[in-house]
Amino acid sequence: MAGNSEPKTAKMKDVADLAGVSIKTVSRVLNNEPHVQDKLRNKVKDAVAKLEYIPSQSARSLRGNRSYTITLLCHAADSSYSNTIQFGAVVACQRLGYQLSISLQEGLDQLSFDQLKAVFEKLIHQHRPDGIMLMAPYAGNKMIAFALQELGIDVVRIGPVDLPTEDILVEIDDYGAAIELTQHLIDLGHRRIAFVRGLENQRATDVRFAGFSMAMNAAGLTIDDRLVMPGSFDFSSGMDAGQKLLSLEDPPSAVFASNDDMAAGLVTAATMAGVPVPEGLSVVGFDDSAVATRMRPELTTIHQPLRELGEVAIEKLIESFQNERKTSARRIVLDHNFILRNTTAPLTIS
Amino acid sequence: MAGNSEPKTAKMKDVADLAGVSIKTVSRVLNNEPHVQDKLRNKVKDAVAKLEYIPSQSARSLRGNRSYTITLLCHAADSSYSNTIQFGAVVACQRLGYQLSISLQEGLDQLSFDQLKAVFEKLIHQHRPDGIMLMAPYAGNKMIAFALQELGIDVVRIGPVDLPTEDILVEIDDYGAAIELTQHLIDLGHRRIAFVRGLENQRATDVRFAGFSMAMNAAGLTIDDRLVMPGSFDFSSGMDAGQKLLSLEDPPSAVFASNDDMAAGLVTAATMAGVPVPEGLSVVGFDDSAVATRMRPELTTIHQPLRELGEVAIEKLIESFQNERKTSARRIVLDHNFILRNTTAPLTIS
DNA sequence: GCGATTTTTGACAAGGTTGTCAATACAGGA
DNA sequence: TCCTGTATTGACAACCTTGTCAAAAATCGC
Repeated sequence: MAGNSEPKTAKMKDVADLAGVSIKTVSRVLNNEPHVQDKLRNKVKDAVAKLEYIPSQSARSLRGNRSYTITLLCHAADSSYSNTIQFGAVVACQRLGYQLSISLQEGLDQLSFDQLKAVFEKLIHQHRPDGIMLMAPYAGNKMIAFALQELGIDVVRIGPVDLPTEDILVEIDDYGAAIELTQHLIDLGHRRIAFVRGLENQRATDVRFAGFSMAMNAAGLTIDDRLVMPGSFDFSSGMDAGQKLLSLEDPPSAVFASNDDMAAGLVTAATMAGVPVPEGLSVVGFDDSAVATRMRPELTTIHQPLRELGEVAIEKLIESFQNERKTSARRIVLDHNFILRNTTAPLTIS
Repeated sequence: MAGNSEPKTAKMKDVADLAGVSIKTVSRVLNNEPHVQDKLRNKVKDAVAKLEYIPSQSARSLRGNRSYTITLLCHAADSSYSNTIQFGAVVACQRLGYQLSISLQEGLDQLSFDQLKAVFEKLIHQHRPDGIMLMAPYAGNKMIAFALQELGIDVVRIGPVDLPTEDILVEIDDYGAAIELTQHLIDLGHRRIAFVRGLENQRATDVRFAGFSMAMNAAGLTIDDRLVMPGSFDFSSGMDAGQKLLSLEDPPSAVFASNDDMAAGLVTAATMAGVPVPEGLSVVGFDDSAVATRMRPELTTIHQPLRELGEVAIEKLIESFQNERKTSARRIVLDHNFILRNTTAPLTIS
């Protein structure tokens, strides 16, 4: 502590003095308010830059009744999917001068509506976030949606969600992507194609299956119910599905797994059963998460711009409570990409 | 918004009125300060409970110059290691009434000391965190340590760190764990054992290698320099190391990879080269991260209590700035476990 | 050119808490 | 009993912004 040269962080008053204006004018410039001449505006901006002035969040928060904080509701599971989205959210928050605060909530699915409301009421009262961001597995939960709506807080959701609330939604075209993947398998000559579903309370599960069905029907192929397996979006459920599918009398030649982790499980199960991938079984996943390029062979899948989804979600959320009018689009769809790797191959007649 | 029954959150003044004391006395009770009669103290506590009073964080933060926020300095990489620690940190923060705020910093390694100081100065000035938590790859960085020390903020670090600062350290016995793993391979009869190092600026790399060396020497074995490979703690560097090791004239029969991701890369490389694991090559990892049980065969490794490391780190950090005296231990070592799975087998004489 | 209107600017208060310091209550010693 | 010293309590300022409102400046209409 000795010999400290007193950098003494600048306050708004210092900026005002340097720019030769009043404190209030500085405040106006910083908050992009109208009613400031360009000349003064520039003077203030220069002074801010020169002094490296940064507003005090606590003072702003106290006076303005806003916290400049967004709470991300997280599930306990450590998934690459969630983490990448969170990464994007942090980046956007930093860029826009907000803080991202993580709230970990387990077992929200088991609570009653009133219990849910109580949980959120406490959370909101304590941290007073300006908004809340939801992703799987909470993004599509209707009770959570309604509870938050009653509490009157701004919400953004990521993923395919179909809710009668006014929340902002950010997603990719899951339906179209599922059609692409299915068509890819069909184009390779596959006819008996299995499908591994995800968690049943998530809309992604239904939408991806709907795309799969659509493509199959369009190609004049029927879906064998015995080839539609349950799953839970994790590695081991993919393994289970794989073992069951491969022990069928008439096993499929290709499998559509609703996400990459399950696809990895499927490939592992096939390899262990002595079925070579892709020669004996083609597999596609969904997400393009880290595992897709770490497994062998590498996985053919749909790339979701997860980081971008997180960024856009935060941007739209902040935009929504900065513009009073709420005119901007409430539903944003980002582009996805079909990624061809090595788990898919033409059907070989055996 | 219509018909709102005005829940009107209670302020400190309301509590004071209800308890029949001054505002300042309420403040004292809430902050566990001395100089309040037990009788009054209880009255205040009752009033707080009755009104469900929760202090305004922004006002506290503004006046008290504390934010009740801890900033976790994160690297961009999406690793299971970091995420699990973060998970524990969030849990502890929630329990203790703090907020965990994520700050994402890339390329901190390339900055000069002054640039680093500027980055942290801005970060601290903006969010005013009460403390900062560091983990790999920043935990062991000396410049970061000194920069933060000069700024006078409390810091907790996770992982093997050897720094001349007064920061709190939370870790496992990396050295001992490395000895255990090595001894396991030696006990299986292996003599030519390779080692894949991690990033060179992280102390874990040196400490784990030191444990390896110690165990090898103690067993009277020499370390072949050509079997010590560089690595960067990621999957592909493990693959690279594996390919190089297996193409040697006299390849090793076992490999100690400094973490699980590299071990997974090694196993993949071996499998692709037609070398069966563990029959043709034994592999051990370090961390027991998610990949350890998703690969085949499953990985023999050291289990680090990552979630607990995160929790304890936060607890100790908060404890440190609540107790002025700073008497509690500054270095905490948690238990690890040796996990025997299927990537290791007795040496077979070929 | 002058009053009316609109735009720009600034003085001041307020937001809810904690630090400072003075005031009060209380205990102990002469 | 009175005085001294300590423990307890409270009044008030301060923290740094933003909202309110009035003053000042600029623009407009005739």
